[in-house]
Formats: sequence, structure tokens, C-alpha cells
Amino acid sequence: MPELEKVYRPAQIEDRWYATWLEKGYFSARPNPHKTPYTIVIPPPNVTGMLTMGHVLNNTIQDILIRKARMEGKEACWIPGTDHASIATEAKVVKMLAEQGIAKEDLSREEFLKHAWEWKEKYGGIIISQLKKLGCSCDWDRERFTMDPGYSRAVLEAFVRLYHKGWIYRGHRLVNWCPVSRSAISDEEVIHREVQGHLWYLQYDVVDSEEKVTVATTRPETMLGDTAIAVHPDDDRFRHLVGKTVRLPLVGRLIPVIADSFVDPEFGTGCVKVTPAHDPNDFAMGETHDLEFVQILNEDATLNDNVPEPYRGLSREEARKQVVEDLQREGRILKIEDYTHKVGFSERGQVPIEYYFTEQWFLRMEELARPALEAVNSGRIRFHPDHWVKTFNHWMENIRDWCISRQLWWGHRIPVWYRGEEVYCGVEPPVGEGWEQDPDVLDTWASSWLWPLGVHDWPEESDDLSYFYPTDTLVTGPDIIFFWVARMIMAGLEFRQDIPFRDVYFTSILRDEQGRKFSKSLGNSPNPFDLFDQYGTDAVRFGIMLMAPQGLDVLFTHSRLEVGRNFMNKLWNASRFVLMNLPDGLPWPLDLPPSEELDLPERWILSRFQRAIQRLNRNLERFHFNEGAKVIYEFTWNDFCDWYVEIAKTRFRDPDSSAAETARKVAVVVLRGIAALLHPYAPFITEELWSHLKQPDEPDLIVAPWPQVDPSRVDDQGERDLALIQETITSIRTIRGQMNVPPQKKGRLAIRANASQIALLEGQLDMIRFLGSVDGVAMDPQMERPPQAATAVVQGMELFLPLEGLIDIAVEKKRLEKRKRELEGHVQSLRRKLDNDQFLTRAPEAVVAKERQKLTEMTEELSKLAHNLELLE
RNA sequence: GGGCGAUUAGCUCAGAUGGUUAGAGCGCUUGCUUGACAUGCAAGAGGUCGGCGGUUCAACUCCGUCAUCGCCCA
Repeated sequence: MPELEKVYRPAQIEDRWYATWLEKGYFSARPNPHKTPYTIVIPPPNVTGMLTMGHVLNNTIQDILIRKARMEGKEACWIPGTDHASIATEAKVVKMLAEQGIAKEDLSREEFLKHAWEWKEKYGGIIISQLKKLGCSCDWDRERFTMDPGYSRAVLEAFVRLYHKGWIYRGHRLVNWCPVSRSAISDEEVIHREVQGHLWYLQYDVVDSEEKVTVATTRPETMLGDTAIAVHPDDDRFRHLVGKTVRLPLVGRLIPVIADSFVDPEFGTGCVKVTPAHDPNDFAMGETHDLEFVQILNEDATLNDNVPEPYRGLSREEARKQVVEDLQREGRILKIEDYTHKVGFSERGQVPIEYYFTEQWFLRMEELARPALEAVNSGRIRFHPDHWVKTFNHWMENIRDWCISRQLWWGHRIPVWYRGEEVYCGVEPPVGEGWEQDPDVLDTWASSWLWPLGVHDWPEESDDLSYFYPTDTLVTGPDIIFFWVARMIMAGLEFRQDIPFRDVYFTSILRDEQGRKFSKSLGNSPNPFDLFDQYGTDAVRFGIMLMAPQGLDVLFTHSRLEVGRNFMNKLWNASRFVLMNLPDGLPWPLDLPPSEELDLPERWILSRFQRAIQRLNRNLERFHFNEGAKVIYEFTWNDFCDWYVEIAKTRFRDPDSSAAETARKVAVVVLRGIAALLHPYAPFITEELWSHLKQPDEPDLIVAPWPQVDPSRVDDQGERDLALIQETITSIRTIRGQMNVPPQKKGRLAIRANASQIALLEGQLDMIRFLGSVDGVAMDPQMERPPQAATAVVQGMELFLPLEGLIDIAVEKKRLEKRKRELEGHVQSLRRKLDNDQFLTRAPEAVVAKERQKLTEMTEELSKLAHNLELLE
């Protein structure tokens, strides 16, 4: 058996194992009636995207779920793919073309798309190869792209069905407009941000009167499109003005003063300007009061010819400056206040959006929302953490029609054709001459909402579709709960009459150590590949799982990754030690006698292992990935390495003994178990270690069986017994540490204990001597306290460690007194409790009995302690 | 303005259905070249569980309220 290297070197094994897994086809899944399917569809990353820490977090979780399912013998299918990301990708292509001196406007649609596809071919594979580096066990044969022919057909089919149902319609509406992409965007793509702005107070003349009215506005330039002044109907200050006419400065238009209860009398002066073509509230007022709609903006938010000549062609910012300057010159600016308010920004363009009156396609949501709400609230679909249900409900209950058309070229072109007055909607183009297809493409989310269906080329019926749909678990970020999760539920129920997934796990949002979101512009997001190089991929996966709390934000720190790296190295070295102590190779067969026939340490570690399996299963079932990681970490480090491996050293001193043979088997059994339990988190190192711990005819770990709890190995008494010995050893070590006893100075330990305790310790003297660094143990129920001894009380036993010449009375007194104070506090509160009749009569008997026992034990310890303290005087 | 979440050791976090001598890792202190590992070993210090009130025999845990921070929706 080749010896392992002293330090674990991830780089040497990661690529090799990934290639092996691929080559052996472990990732591919096909419908198998004898197995239960377990399916995940990846949240498709942007096709031209790069791997971020968010992807690492999200995809590690999916890989954990899918690898565990695979080991549990399920037909585990993780379907990967990428999203065409209409706006984002088109923006990147436009930018790239601009750098080459090509303007999008100068290209035909076909020419532009040719460039876009070239771009996609060039960069589209990057994130996929990055996911492979992360170790993702996706079924790569099933990789999909949302603009693949089959998928595109699904998108169009969905559109056509909804169109013919009457749920998709075309209408003139005031929509959110992104001046950068020059396209409509949906409500969800508008991000409201607080902005430090100003409130300008503009003064207008009332016609045929000496009076003036003052309006307050955050956007003075829009006054060029004003067609009314509005006040609240109950506002006595302005009642007399209603019905009068005002002359709009700079423009000269005569506009009415109207009364509308929509006006907030508390805002500004109580008089507001009304710009129906560029503000949703004003739009509503414009409709009720039959006002004129004056559109003053071009698609790129420059001012158009509906404004006076001097302002035409100016940007919004320039126009604002100019309008304010001109009004100021006319003496119409009463005052300017600092004002903080929320402004809608375009998610992609990162500039303030405009409200723009255009013709767009909309999807009616009300009927789609109803069954989706039911699916989540009845528990058919479960959210983790479940508080996201409330956010989901709030959105779904106030849902508004969805603007699904985009004035872009990259994406699924709307399958509607026009010929004169005729309109045709179909997946295939209409026959005949003279048809013109609608120029718009669909919102990307109106294609990705079909993802769990479209990856199987729905609506085509197939074995894959019926076997792998619905999927089991969706892992995604809460930031796209509306964009994607809610809409997938609607699509699944509408098009397949079935939910798309049963469980949704919402990941945490990653932040840096100062609590700031990771973002490109801040440059605070680490490059995952640097981290993989620095710590090893397994360590990054494990570390990030360790730091991902439930439903909270994750504060990313390098120190957690160090924890991961150290843990991998620890496991590596524990394995190295065990393998070094297998002189005849692996001790096959790994059969072990029943627990009753095993010595205490072996019984104990096997029992602890059963609990680790139970606790890990439970945590993974409820999606507590961080706690699951901790279970493995603690069992491996604290139970196995710190105690069992140390005990095994006493066994291995005589390699030919039967105790050594049993210890070798137990160590190998437990190590194999650890490798299996850890494999979903850290696939590379565990597969490598497994290769040293398995027989040639056994399967690779990735497809090895998931450890099963063996109830016959659970041993409560054994765990309590070993705990007594651990406490004994720890007490000795504490004394030695506090008295600064040098390691080579050993000494004899004397113990005053009862008969059963003595019998228990008697069986483990070797362990006590070795781990406690004592060279002898004397025990007796009447043991005399040796002179110059430090003392400790453990579960009623008194330990005496003779420290001739080494004992520091002051230190010993301080140590005992500290414990005494602790005990006195506890005893006091126990007495108070047990003196309370209410407690005695109302609390369950078992609780009372437990408190009584605690009091007895603590009182006893206290008196022993007090006695030992006296002897120090 | 409405909703959600958080507040436990210096830091990051655990603490199903109320009963624990409140835990872990990191950091800190002390001592260790113990023949797997210094990416290590052993030990130690450190917390009136955000404030106030309530329910209960019993509250870190349940209820109310306030404060601070964060997110979402207006």
C-alpha cells in the first residue's frame, strides 16, 4: 500500500477524479422504473457569465443533494444549462461591437444576431467548465440552452397557448422604460433606490388673476410635458383655484387646475404638477380627468420635438439644468430644498427608468396566480426557510399583468405576424405572402419560467418528461422569488397541471466581512478559482457550507476556508495514520463481532458513528447544510481523531494482538463511513481516500451506498462510560496544565471511587495511563489522599494527583475555589427550586427527580471540594 | 407607511415540540519538535442569551412592546 503524502495536495487529484467520474458515466441518468427518481434543474446561469461565489454556494448545495441521492440508490438527475439572458447579453454584444466601432443601429437584425451567436459560442462554455471545476455532478449530456431549438419551441408553444386562451394581449400602456437598452422592462426589473435629490418649488401664474400657484417637484424638466395642476378636493387652501387655468412657463400651454383625492396635501405645497405621459399616478389622473397626454421623451430619454425648440435633443440631466436655469431667470423658482426620495432604476442599465407610453405585450396573471398560491399554501410545495411563503403570498395576491415584450433582438421573437388588419399567432410562421413578424422578443423570464419542462422539450411527451418531472428540489436565491420561482410554479401548473418541484431551498446572500453585498462594482467579490488554488476545492465547498446559516446573509471570511482546508488535512492525516498501521493491507473482511463482545472504546466510537449518521441525515433532510457540515466535522475531529485514534495507538503497540486487529478493522470501518458521509460536501478528497480504503471490486465512492444506521451499534451505556473516562483524563490534564507539570514527569494517580467505577476504569488503564500521562493508577473506595496532591472530583470520584515539589498551593486553591463558587451558585438555585411547593406539585415527576439528583451530586462534590480545600490550609 | 428577518462569548454562528451546570469554530492566554497532522496536540480565560413587561412551577426558547440593524413591497 503506497503511503499517503504528509500534506494533502488537492491539485493533484481533483481533475483526475472528475475525469474518471465523467468517463465512467456516473453523472448520467435515464428513466429506470426500478428506482426512485431524484431530480434537480440548475438555475441556469447567464450563458456569458462567469462563476461567482454565489454560484459556488448555490451549486455546492445542489451537488450535495444530488450526490447524497445518488448514494442512496436513487436515479439522480441534475440537469444543467444556461440562460440566454436577453438584456444582459445583448448589452454585452452591443458594447463589444461598439469597441470595434460598429453601432447596433447600422446592423440589420440578422447581422446583429450573427455577432451575438458568435459571442455566445465564444464565451458560452466558460461557466460550464467552471462548474465542472467545482465538482458539480450534472448530467452533462442533458445540458440545455434556452435558445436551443427544442427549448425555443416550448417557449413559443407556451406563448401561443396563452394567446389563444386570451391571456396574452397587446395594449398601449405606461410601462417602465430603460433608456439604456431602449426597451420596456417589467415591474420586477425596477429597483427602487434612495437618492439624495432636491425639491424644486415652481411658481406659475393663474390666468386672469393676480394669484400664483406653487408646485413642488423632484423632476423640474418634466414640467415641459405637464397638462394640469392638481390639488386635493378637500384642501381649503386651494378650493377656489379648482377649475381655473394656469399658464405653463417656458411652454406657454394653458393647463387646468383639477381636484383629485389622489393628491397628498402634505407633500410640498399641496399643489402638484401633472405629467400624464411620464408618471403612473399622473397617468391615472390624466385618464379620469381626460387630460392631454404630451410625450416629451425619445426612446433614449432625450427630449423630443414636443417641447420648445431650445430643449430638443437634450438629455434628461441637461434638460433639468436648462429648465431650472430658465425658470430661475424668470423668477419662478421659489426655493430649492434638499430632498431624499426613492427613484426607480433599471436593474440592467443602472440608470433611472422612465415611464413611457408604448404598445407592449402583456400576460394576464390573475388566473395563473391562483393555483400557484394554493400549491404553496397547502404545503404541496415547501419553502425553506418557510418564512419566504409570506413574501411569495404578498406578491401573488397583489399580482399585476406582466409586460413580456422587449424591444431587443437577442431572444425569442414574439410568434405573432401581421398582414394589414390580419393578426396571426402560431409556433410556425403563417403561409402566404406579405406577413410581417412582430419585431419584439420575449422577456427572458418568459422563457426560463418553463425551465423544468423545457429541458425535456415539452410539449413533446417523452419518458424523460414523465419520469423526471416534477423535480424534487430547487435551490436558488430569494432575490428571484418573483422573477422565476413563482412564475415556474405558475407555468408548471398551467402547462402540465403539476407543480415543478416539491421543495425550494433559498440560499443566503453573500456579503463581505463588512457586511457589504458582493458586487462587481465594489470589486469585493473573490475569484473562486483563486480560492480553489489557495485552499483546495473541497475546502472551499466545505468552508462555505460551514458559514451558510439558515435564511441569513453569509458573511464571507477567509478564516472559514482555512477551517475547511485544515479539516481536509486532518482527515487526510488520520487516514494516513490508519493506513500506516495496516502492515498486511486492508483487514478484510471488515466483519466485527456484535457490540457486546467489543471493548468499550470500539463500542463507543461505533455508537458515536451511528449518531453522526442520524444527525447528518436529519440536518440534510431539513436543508440545514451548515449544521450537517458541523456534524461530520465534530465527529471526525473530536470523536475519531482526538479520542479513538489516540486510543488505537495503545492497541497498535502490539500489532499482532487481537486488540490491534479489531482496532484496525474499527478504524477502517469508521474512516470509510466518514468518507461516505463527507463525500457530498467534499467529493474529491473522499473519493481519493476511498480508493485506499476499498477493495478493487467495490464501487467508487460516488456510487457507493450511503451509510445506514445500525441500531445494534447504538450504545447509550457505552457512551456514558467512556464519558467518565474522558472526564477523568481531562481532569488530570487540566491539573498538569495548570501546575505546569513537564510532560516527562508522570507520577501515579490515586482514585477514590465506588466499586462499579473502579471496575470500569480497571478495564481501561492502558488508555488512562497513555492519554493522562500517568505511569500508574491506584484505586480504592477508601483511598487515602496522598500528601502534596492536586485533587479533582469527577462524577463523585475523587482524583488525587501527587505532585511532590511541583504543587503550587496558590494555584490549586484558586482552581478549587473557582469550581466551588460555580457549584455554590448552582446549588443555591436548585435548593430554591426544590423548596418551591408549586414546582414540586406542578412539574413532571421526572423533572423533579432529575433536579433532586443534581442537587445530591453537586452537594456531594461541594463537600469533597471543601474538604480538599481545607487540607490545603 | 406595510411586511419579513436578525439581535446568544472579542468575531462568525448552533441551541426540534419551554426543564441543559447555555455550546462550537475562529481569535486570545499558557504549555508542548508525544513516532498521522504545527493546516498540529493539551489546557485555560471569556456570556445577567438587545431593553422592558407578561404567560408559566419553570423562558435563550412562548406572547406583547420598545430599540438598533438588514431585506422586501409601497
